Amino acid sequence: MKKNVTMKDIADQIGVSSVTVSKALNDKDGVSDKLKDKIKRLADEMGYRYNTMAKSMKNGMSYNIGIIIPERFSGGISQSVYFRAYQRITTALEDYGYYGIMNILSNEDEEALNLPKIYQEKKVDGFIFLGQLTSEYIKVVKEIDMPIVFLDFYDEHDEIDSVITDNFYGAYDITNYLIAQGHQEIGYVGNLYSTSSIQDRFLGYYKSLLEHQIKLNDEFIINDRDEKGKFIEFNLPEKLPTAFVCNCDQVAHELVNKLNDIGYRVPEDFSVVGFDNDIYATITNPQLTTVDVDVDEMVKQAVRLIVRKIQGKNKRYGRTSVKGNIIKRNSVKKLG
Amino acid sequence: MKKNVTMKDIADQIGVSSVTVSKALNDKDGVSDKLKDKIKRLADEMGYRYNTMAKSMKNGMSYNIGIIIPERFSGGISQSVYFRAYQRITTALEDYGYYGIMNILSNEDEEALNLPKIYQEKKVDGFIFLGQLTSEYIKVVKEIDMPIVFLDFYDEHDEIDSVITDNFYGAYDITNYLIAQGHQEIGYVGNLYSTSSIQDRFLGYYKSLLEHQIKLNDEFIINDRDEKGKFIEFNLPEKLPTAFVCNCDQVAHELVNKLNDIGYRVPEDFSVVGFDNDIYATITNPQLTTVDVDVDEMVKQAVRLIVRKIQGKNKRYGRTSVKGNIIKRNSVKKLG
DNA sequence: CTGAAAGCGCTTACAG
DNA sequence: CTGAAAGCGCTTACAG
Repeated sequence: MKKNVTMKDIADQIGVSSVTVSKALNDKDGVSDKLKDKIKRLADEMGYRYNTMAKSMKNGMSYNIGIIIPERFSGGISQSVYFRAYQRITTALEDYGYYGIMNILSNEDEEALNLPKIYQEKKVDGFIFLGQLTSEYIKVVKEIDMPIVFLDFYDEHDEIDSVITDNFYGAYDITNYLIAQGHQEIGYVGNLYSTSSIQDRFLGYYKSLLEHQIKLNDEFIINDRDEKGKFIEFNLPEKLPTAFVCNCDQVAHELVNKLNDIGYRVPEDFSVVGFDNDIYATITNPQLTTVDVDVDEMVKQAVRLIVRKIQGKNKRYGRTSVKGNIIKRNSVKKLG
Repeated sequence: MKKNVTMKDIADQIGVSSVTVSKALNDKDGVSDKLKDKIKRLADEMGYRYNTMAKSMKNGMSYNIGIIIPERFSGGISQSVYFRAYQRITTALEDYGYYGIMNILSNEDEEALNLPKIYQEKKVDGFIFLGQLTSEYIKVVKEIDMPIVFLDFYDEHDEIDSVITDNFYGAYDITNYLIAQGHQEIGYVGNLYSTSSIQDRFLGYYKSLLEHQIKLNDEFIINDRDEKGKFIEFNLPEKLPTAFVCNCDQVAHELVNKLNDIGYRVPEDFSVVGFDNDIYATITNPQLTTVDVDVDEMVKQAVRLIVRKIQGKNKRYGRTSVKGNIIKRNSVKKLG
C-alpha cells in the first residue's frame, strides 16, 4: 500500500500552494494553463486520488442517496423489478456525481417506525423510497429534514414528491382496448381497499366503463387478496363477465389457472388482461396482454427529481406519473 | 429544515467543551456518568445526528464498501441470486458499521480496464467483487491498494482472497450419489475451458469416477457453451450414458427438454442432476436433484473477511469454500 | 474528570 | 495568476 497522496504533497513537489493545486484539479479559473497541465500530470504520476470526504466535510454534502426498499419487496416477484430499478438508480445517480446506498427496511423497523441508520449518521443527502410504505411510516418519513422521493407509490396526502406508473390511464387504456374488441361485460380483479395503485387501476377501469356508458356491476368486482395483501381464493360470481381486467399479471396468471381448472379456456371462453408486464405475463399460457410499466423512465424521473431537490433547496414537485404501454399478446379474443 | 446541530452546539448549551461531548456521545471514559447522561439527553432533544464524515476525515476511513457486479450478471438468471446476495451483504455490513455501495461494472469499463469511480474518489475502504471478472481485469484489480474479496469466483493465481461455493466437493458428492443409485455410465455436461467453477465441478465429478474405478469416457463429456459462455446446441453422442451431471441447473433444464424432444423421459430413461438449486431446478419437469449453494453462508464469510482485512492491515486469508447440500428431487432413477 | 490545541484534506473568500 | 487564512465537525494526545 502506497502512502496517501494529498493536494499538499503535489503542491510541495512543484513549489506552489495547495490552493493552486485544488483549482487546477477542479478546472477552475485562476491558474495558468501551463501550470494546470503540470499539476494534472504530476497528480497522475503520483497516483493522486481525490478525497471526496474532505469536500463533503466542507460543504456538508455526502453525495450519497439512500435507496430504501421495504423488506417485503425484496423477495418474490417484485424482487427482479426492484433490483433492476435499483441498478438503474445507482447508474443514473452516478451521472450526477451521487452514489446510492441501498437499505432494506426490515418489517420490524417499519413496524417500530425506526428511521434508517444512514439517516441518523448523516450518510446521505436524501432518500428514494422504493415500494409502498405503511401510512404510519410515511408520517415518520415526513419528519425527515432532507429531500425525499417516493418511487412506485405515493403519499395519499401528497406531501412528498413521487414518481409512479400511470395506473389510472394504464387501466383505462387497457379497458378501452377490451371494449374495442367487443367486450361489454368486463370484470375487475383486485381488492379495492388494499393499495393505492390497485385502487387507481380500478378507477381507470371504471372511467372507461363510464365513458362507454357501461354500468358498473358489483358482482364483477372480484377480490383477490385480504387487506394485508395476502392472496386469497377467488370467489367467482354465478354469472361471469366475458373479460377480466386484473390488477396485476400475477393475479391474471392465477385467474387463468382457476378458469382452466373449472373447465374454461382463455381466450376462447374468457379474455383476461394483466398489468405490469412482469414474468407472470410470459409464463402464463396463453401469454398475457398487459400494461408494460416503464421502469426505466420512472427511474430517470426519480433521480432527476431527487438531485434537483438536493441542489435546489428542496422544492415541491408533486406527483409524476409515467405512462405505460399496452403489450398485446394472446389472452384477448375479439367478440362478435 | 432545522439547522444542523453539532457537538459544539451541545457543548455551548451546557457550558462544557466539545471534547467532553464527543467523549460522552461515544461512551468513552473521562466523563462523569451524570454529565454523560445530561449530554445524551440534550443531544436527543436538540435532534443531534452524528456526522460520520467528520470522523471519516479524521481517520481516513469512509466506512463504505464497494460491491461490484459485472454487468452480465446483473440480468437474467444470476440476477435474483446476486440481488439476494447483495442485500445480505449490505445487511451484514451494517452490523459492522459499514455500508455497501453497489456498482455495476459495465462491459465497456471491464473491457477498457477502468477501475470503478468509487475507487478514484476514495468513497470506499475496500471492495467485494461479485461474479467472475475477466482475467485481464483481475490483473488491474490486483493493483488496488485496498482490501478486496472475490465472491463466487476466484483468482487462479490465488493472490486475492475469495469465498466460493465448494464446486469440487459438490460435484463429487452428487456424482457419488448417482453411483450409489446404481449408475456406472455417467456423463458431464459443461465446457471444460469456460470458467473455473465449471472446471472444478468437472474435476469433482472426475474424482468420484476415479474413486469408483470408473473410466472417464471422453464421449460422455458434452459441451454446452462456447468459450465466451454462450449456450450452444448439445451434440449428444451415439451411445448415451445412463445419467448426466450438469454443470448448472439451467443446462440441466435444457438437457431434459432436449431429451424429451427426441422421445426420452427423465428419470425413466435417463437421470439428470444439476448444480446451483436456482429457479431452473424447480421449473424443470421433473424437478431436479441438484446441489444447493449456500449463498447466505458465503456472504457471511465474505463480509467477515473484508471487515477483518480492513481492520487488520489487509492480511491474506486465501480461498474459503462453503459447502453446498444435495437436494433430492425427482430427476434421478435408482437402477437395477 | 475536563479541555485547549492540533489536525484530517479540502475549498471559499479575500488580498495581493 | 497565486496564496495565506479560516473553517467544515469531529477525535487524539496531552496537560491540568
